[in-house]
Amino acid sequence: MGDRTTGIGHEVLAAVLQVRQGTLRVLLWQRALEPHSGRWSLPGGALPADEDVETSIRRQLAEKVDLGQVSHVEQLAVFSAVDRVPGPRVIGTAFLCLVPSHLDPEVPEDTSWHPLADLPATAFDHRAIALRARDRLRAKLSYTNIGFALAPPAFTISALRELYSGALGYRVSATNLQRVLTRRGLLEPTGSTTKPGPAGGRPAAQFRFADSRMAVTDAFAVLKPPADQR
Amino acid sequence: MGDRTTGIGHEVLAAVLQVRQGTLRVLLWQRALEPHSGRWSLPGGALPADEDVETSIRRQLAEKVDLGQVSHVEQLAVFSAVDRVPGPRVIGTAFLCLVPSHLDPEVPEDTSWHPLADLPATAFDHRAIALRARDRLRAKLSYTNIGFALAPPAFTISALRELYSGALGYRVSATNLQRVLTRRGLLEPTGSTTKPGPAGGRPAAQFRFADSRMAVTDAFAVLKPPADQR
DNA sequence: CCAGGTTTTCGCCTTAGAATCGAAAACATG
DNA sequence: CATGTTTTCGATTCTAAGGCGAAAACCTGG
Repeated sequence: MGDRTTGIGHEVLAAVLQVRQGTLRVLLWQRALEPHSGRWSLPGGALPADEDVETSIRRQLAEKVDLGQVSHVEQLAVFSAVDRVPGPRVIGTAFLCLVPSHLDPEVPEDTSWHPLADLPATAFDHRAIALRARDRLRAKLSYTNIGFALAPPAFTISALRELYSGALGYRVSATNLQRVLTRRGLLEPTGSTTKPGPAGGRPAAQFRFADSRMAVTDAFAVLKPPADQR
Repeated sequence: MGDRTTGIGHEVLAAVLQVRQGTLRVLLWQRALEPHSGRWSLPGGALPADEDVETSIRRQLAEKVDLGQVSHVEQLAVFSAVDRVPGPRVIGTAFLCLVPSHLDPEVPEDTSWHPLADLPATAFDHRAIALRARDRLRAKLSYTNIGFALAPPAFTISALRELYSGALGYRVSATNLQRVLTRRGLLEPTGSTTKPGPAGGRPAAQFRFADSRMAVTDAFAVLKPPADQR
């Protein structure tokens, strides 16, 4: 503690996820330089001396990849295998970042969105990081309102259903989704409705998330405190 | 990435939790040197160049604090505020570690177990780390079998109930606890029973956890895939 | 204006899992 | 053997989610 620590580098990495065209995707850029030239990697970079990891990843995302509209950022895990990158040792702190589905942020030439179900050849341990981010998102979708970070400010139940289906990787019922979220008090109607598409159909009511802060809906899903202590 | 990263120190810290005398406690040692002399802090130390963070925290725990019997170790979070420790900057990776309740490991003179509900003056950001560890444990008790790491190899339902009550901070029903864990297939009877105490009573059956690997019992508690896709 | 098609919405019923309660079982002691 | 104590088990209630189908609200084409 008081001892001098060793000279290990530190970087921050972002797994930026978004549901695009019905599938969950991650933003990757293609490396131009060795090592691992041509492979795909997560955005991020070295941690400056005057920033904590969260400040740093937010700044680097906003600057480099032109994402002012990241709706959620949370720490994922530390990746610290000694040989995770060639050359001098670098420890990486990875983040899960989310972008609402209605945005199409401008990204540099050498970046693109890749489906998490079918990742290309990735550099270093970035594949494992991206998959870990996906798993975290999927788990949290069920017991938090993290869905707000994937959705536009207002949306129909059908649209929300597609988002959840895309992120989770399986069909979810619109009926049940609405009932579950409503019961939790997370969903509230905006009052307005959308016009039906060219094929007709009943106009859909618009909803929004009641509170756009991340909230754990049921911290203790199973062993709840007794009724009189709640 | 290829760039030289800055010379930031890195340490690993352990929040070692155990249920003792019915309450959840954390192992702290009292600092003898400045800064923060006299205050209580978490065990840990600098990360060597040739170890990943998990290997390092395991070794340091086993060596320094004489805990060969830590039953569970998992990454908690990175604490990276620039001024989290005085002097040269140090980033800390914190771990949640658990010790089964039947063990009383030998610990150095200047360490002792403190209830998380009533922590003494702590050094640096160690109080926040310890509380975060507590919260993580509590959340996981409800949707994983992490309880195995708090319990002896064999135990009665009453003993397990006390463990859960101590860790969660509220009374849980022995009946319900048994049924929930049994339904999940986590609990199996050993066959043997304990002798009643001096006050008499029916002898209690002994149980063990069916599988002592950490398992998430219901990853998606709420929005499950449809029955035919499970 | 009406028939047929499409999408959304709502209500009802079923299922799953957990909380609560109380009685019975199995021991001790005096 | 009566009484007290602790554990165990079953029955019932409660809460929340899943599944299904009908009704509502719009479209288009004849």
